[in-house]
Amino acid sequence: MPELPEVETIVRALAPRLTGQRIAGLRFLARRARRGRVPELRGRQIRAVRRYGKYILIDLDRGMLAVHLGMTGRLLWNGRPGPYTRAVLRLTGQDAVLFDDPRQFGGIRYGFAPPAGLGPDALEISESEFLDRLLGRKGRIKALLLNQRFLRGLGNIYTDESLFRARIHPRAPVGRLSRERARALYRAIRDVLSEAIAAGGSSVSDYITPEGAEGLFQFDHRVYGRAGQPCLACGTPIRRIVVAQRGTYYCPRCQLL
DNA sequence: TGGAATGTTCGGCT
DNA sequence: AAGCCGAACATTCC
Repeated sequence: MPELPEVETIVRALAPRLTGQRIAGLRFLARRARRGRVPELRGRQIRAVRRYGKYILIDLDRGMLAVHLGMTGRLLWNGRPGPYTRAVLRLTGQDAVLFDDPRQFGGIRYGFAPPAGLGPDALEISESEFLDRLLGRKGRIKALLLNQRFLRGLGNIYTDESLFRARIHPRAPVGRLSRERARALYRAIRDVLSEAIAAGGSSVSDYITPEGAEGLFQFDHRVYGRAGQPCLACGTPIRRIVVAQRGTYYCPRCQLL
């Protein structure tokens, strides 16, 4: 569910509330939610909350928590615990952050560095680095953009939206992209992600902000979830296919192979 | 009822 | 070796 814009929105909401606070306890209500060992955290101070790709990092005075929301995870500020509450981070005082996650694809781990092995952040990478990394890669462009070791932050929605804006077919072989197309893709990724953050993310099924608000970017989707509806650029019905084992939306006329 | 859903990871194959 | 595929994880909603 949450991709870079959703995670960024969550981080922006939580950072001012959590920074400087002390932890009263972190309790797991589902075994699966705890990934790896987590020491006793009572008394630790939260130094910062930041985004790392799709991860939410909570920097402590010693160590850090890395929260991944998987498909259906939510972080809720002072919410009421429910059947899908998998963890509760209590602060001294009465504030708490709930980790709700019906499907339990998400989880929380403790460590001293951000998760290893991920590529540059989709919003921080420079154009030249993006082009360099693309060079020599094989396979289909959509699979590459979804690969977090190549670039961190993009998921299914924003990959489709970026490819549409760059007029690139999701099945296009990376090696056959012209430099011009590759630059258009870089631009499209930046634009889509920035616009989505400004809109507070996309609420298509589960995503809400820590305060329970929905994002608005789903109303600006040009292809994602629009199968059969006319392309906003040319009127051709948007098509749904499967690429990299994910439902993929594109315009068969604007995005030629 | 089967299929699909915003994600990651692992094992096996080419 | 890189990339691809299917499966697994767990649950809800058509």
